[in-house]
Amino acid sequence: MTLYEELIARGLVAQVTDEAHISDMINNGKATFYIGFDPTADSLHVGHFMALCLMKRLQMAGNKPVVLIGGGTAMIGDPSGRTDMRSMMTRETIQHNCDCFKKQMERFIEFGEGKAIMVNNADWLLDLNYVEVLREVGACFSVNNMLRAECYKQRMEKGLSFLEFNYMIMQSYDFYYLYQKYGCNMQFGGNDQWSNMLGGTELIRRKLGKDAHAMTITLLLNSEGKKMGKTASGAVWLDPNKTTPYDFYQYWRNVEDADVLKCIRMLTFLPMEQIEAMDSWEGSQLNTAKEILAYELTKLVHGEEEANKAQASAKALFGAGADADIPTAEISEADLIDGAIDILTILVKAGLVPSKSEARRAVDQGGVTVEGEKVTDIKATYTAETLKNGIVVRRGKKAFKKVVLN
RNA sequence: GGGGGAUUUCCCGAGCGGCCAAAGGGGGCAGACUGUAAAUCUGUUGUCACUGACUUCGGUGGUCCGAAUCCACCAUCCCCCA
Repeated sequence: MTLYEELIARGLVAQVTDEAHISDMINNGKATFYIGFDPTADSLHVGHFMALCLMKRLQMAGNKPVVLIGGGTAMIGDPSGRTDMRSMMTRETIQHNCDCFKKQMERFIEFGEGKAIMVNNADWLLDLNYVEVLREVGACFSVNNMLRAECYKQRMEKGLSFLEFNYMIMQSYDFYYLYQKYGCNMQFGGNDQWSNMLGGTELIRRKLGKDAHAMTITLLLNSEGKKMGKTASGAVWLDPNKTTPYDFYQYWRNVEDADVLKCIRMLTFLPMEQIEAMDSWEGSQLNTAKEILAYELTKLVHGEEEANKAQASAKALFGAGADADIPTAEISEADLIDGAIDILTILVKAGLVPSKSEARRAVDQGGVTVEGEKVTDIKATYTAETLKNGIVVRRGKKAFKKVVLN
């Protein structure tokens, strides 16, 4: 199976400019391709992870990745897929985010001589001269066409600032620049980037009379059509300080039945034969598939050791098993009153609930368990003696901590 | 430049000068049922010293015994005309 066939089989390919040409290029390691990342936060999230995986696959086949950090385009803000304007970020924030991105990416992609390179479009975009750009580049764009682009349509009703309208032009300029400087002949991106990417190939054709290519990756949507990798409290981050490996594991462990196989196909590096074998699984057997998905992804992102820990914790909580690797929360002597501490305070200190009121509710509703015993009294207290060895406090089915007196 | 409208608790969205911590829906959380799934049903959803108190309705002042509700100014957004 060729690389391109595999990408298709995994359901990763959404749109391409020239299928025959592209498959030939990437199968034979002839592509120098770039993917842009907008440094809008200080950590990558699951959406970026898809792109990183794709980069890795292509790099393994001998193609050369160019990671483009959008330090310059972030000054503008991409309107695609948004109904409101992004808040403007300061230069300092953007720079900080760029640095964080780089660190995380180094885990996945090999950088260095003859390997992947990383560039920041702030290096060339920020020094552009307005009038020159208008004459050089602006002349190549038709406003009529731009307004027809899908990415702007949603914004036509809500309002679109001129600033954001220019995002497409900047992104196109990136491609044009990279083509000339690094011989970058292909761009990859999320499917929501399609029109921005075509802007680039079009610009290269007009200015240089050369063909460049674009391919988009299917967005990872769940069965309800919402983007995956989002929870009520925000994105699922790759940074272990923002989303713990255990929470990361649990996110995938809890995906809906309808989405497991799709996720395994698109996000893991398991061989296709193995995935096809799972395709026929159904009912509670899918539970095993979820375990595989969660384990594989946690391993990719946080390493094997963390994956094992997360899996052990999950087993300890939901089935019988050693409780060695339960996430721990520490309580200090200062938190004790008369050598004891009440359950509400414990819940808050352990980070299992955000406030005492919520803690009270959780207990009232019978959702709190200490060492396997349901807590019924909101005034229940625990002595220093008990806490020394640690107690397992659980809120609801999935949130739990081992609380130890430090 | 002129005219009109909006800003409510996580989101959408009701809200009479006192009965508003604020309807309803969504989402979240908890319980039952389950497979750590989905669907369904129930409860809950500002904070705290929790049968009571305190802080919220874009911002700042004001009127009033009393304001999310009235007035003034400021900020932001939207619409129409130019």
